Amino acid sequence: MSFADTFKAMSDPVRREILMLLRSGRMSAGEIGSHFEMTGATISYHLNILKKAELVFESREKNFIYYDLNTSVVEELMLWLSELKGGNNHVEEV
Amino acid sequence: MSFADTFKAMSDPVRREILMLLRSGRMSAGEIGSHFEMTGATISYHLNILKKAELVFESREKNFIYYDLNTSVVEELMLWLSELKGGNNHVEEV
DNA sequence: GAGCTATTTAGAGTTTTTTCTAAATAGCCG
DNA sequence: CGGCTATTTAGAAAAAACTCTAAATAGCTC
Repeated sequence: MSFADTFKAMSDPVRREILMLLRSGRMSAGEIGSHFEMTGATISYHLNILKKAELVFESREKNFIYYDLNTSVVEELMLWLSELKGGNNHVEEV
Repeated sequence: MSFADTFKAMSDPVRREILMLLRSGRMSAGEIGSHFEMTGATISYHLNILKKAELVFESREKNFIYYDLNTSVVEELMLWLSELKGGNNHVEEV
């Protein structure tokens, strides 16, 4: 999905925490859920948003679904921020 | 304001475009508004969110209010993303 | 296949966000 | 001062996001 969806996905604290959890490796939906005081349905909702933003990808194994962090999209985000920060084109200095 | 507010502020496409506009230097609220098909009131609303997130700061001059990008907060955001991406602590590799 | 476990989907309720119009504030300039 | 310009604030309406409960799907394992 689009760049806008990536930012949107990152804007929720629960989703950011999920991403942080995944830093240390793949985790099943249930495992992720156990870190929050929310129903599995809500966690599933958040995972879906992260998945659509391509910030995570899933892999099915037995009857578990594992989620993995997709660092390449994080890098794209950083690139955008870097442009924002460093973008000193257009400056009218002499 | 908090870190969460910074992400929230970045999550709206209008606000991201405002930040991008400010890359090339300070701009008055009116000038910013002229780049969008929205009322001044709405632009003011967005500017206020950016200001609370410390992504921009204002300086008053005559009866204009100029807005400037605050790159240091952008850097903080990048730092967070960098931690997310690079955080390979906790890995159980052998 | 029956029952179990893991997870998602559907639908509804609540809260938050975005936008507008109208009115208020603030400072300039003649 | 009086009017003008620039911008914000207030309040309301509409849209989007988040969360829950209940039900559905899917793939084990016995």
